[in-house]
Amino acid sequence: MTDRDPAADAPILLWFRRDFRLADHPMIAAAAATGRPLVPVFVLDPVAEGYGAAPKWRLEQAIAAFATRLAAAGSRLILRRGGALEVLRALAAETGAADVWWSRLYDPDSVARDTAVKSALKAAGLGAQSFPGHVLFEPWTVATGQGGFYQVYSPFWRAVAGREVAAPAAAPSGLRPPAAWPASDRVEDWGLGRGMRRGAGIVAKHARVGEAAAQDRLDGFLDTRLARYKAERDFPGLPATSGLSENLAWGEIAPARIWHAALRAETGGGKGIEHFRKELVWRDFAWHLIHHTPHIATRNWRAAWDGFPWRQDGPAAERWRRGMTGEPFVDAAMRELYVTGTMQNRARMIAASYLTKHLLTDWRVGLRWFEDCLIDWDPASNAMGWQWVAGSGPDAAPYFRIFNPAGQAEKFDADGRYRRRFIAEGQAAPPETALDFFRAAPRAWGLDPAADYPAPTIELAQGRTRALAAYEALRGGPGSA
DNA sequence: TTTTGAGTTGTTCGA
DNA sequence: GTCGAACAACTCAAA
Repeated sequence: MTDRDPAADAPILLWFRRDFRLADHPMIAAAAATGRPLVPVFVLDPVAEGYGAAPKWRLEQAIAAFATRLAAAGSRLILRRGGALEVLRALAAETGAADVWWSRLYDPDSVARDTAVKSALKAAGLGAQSFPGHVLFEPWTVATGQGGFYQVYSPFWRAVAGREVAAPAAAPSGLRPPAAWPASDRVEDWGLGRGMRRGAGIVAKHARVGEAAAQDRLDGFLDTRLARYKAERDFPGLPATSGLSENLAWGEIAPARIWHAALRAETGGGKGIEHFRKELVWRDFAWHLIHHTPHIATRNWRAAWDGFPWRQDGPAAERWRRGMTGEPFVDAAMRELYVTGTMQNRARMIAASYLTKHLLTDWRVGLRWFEDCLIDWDPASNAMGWQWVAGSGPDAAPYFRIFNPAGQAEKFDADGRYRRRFIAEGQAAPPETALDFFRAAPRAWGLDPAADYPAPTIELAQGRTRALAAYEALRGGPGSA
């Protein structure tokens, strides 16, 4: 397997990062096939330490569930904290491991780390090997006719829609343990949930953690909702989506498994039945983009936008974060985010459009908040989504596409079900989800469910006009504003 | 190299 | 109420 002759019976370190599953895992399948002892390890390194509050909390759940899963397979998950390279080298020395294997990630932080780790391990005489599995299609295997990368989704989809995806591999029945287990930290001692001042117990009610839960979600979705997915996915009040983003983000289910299961379920389905798979491929597209243009995570993807007069963080953005803009659809979305750690897809667009267009706020302000709140946080999708809404990104919405939250509410939440679910004010008997927001909100926010619902931050037509004027000025070129 | 068709998710206005 | 046009070109990807 390695490019040098490995010690035939030396352990392999399996370095897990965002791939907490045993099934459909190319690295694990290859490792199990060697017959060698395997030492699964997670390193709480600076990249993971830099996650937002909700992702860190969710990471703790993923680690705990995966450790249990490994234990059932006769193995363990060794936990260590520190620089990835230092930890891996130390563990190799302790266990006599000759190789370190991992699944590839493609975001700039991970790539920088993994590149350095790989070359240093090799220089130290260890084998270092990375595997696919995080995405359906390795980013460099999807190319335009000219050999470039895709910057528009539809041609990307057409390029991959008919491809063969390697069939999922079953989880190995067991993982061979090493002669002696190295010491491990306890995940509770890491305090990964400490940043969740909103009350982890509230978000926990909505999380579905681990491989088995992910599979249940997939089964339930295919049984009852796939057929209606295209029609109903736009209505945030309906349970129309799969909810799998949370599990995909942490690798608790393989995209290849979803792809194959959906493909099977599409047989005999009507027009638009492939729409779910199309959405799954959006996730691949985001990783494709972040691989080819890493600056998507931090800078305007189109440099022409560098002159746009974004407003920076301030009181208006703070109201947005707190779900107190006075715009019910936006506030419902922001409260859903805070209480559940996720947000329905259309709600994400509306909340993001409101921040970047009506409030003219830098998309990075929103990106950071989502990064702090989403238990399905994914660096690639988050960056692509924000830049798409702002207009600065690939295949972006045209500047004049400004969502009207009131109009959207009429269209997609006509009965007000979604707004009532998350906005307590004005309801005689608000649902738990709406009250949970007030239980979760920091005392410092000074919120009271009995208080009047806030007045709008900005009149919608005025916000729209102001945004159009700003975009018009940008189009006129730098200096013309 | 040039041409051609197309491009996730919207809103408003006037007929 | 419903419908089509305008909004603005521009870039991308393939032929």
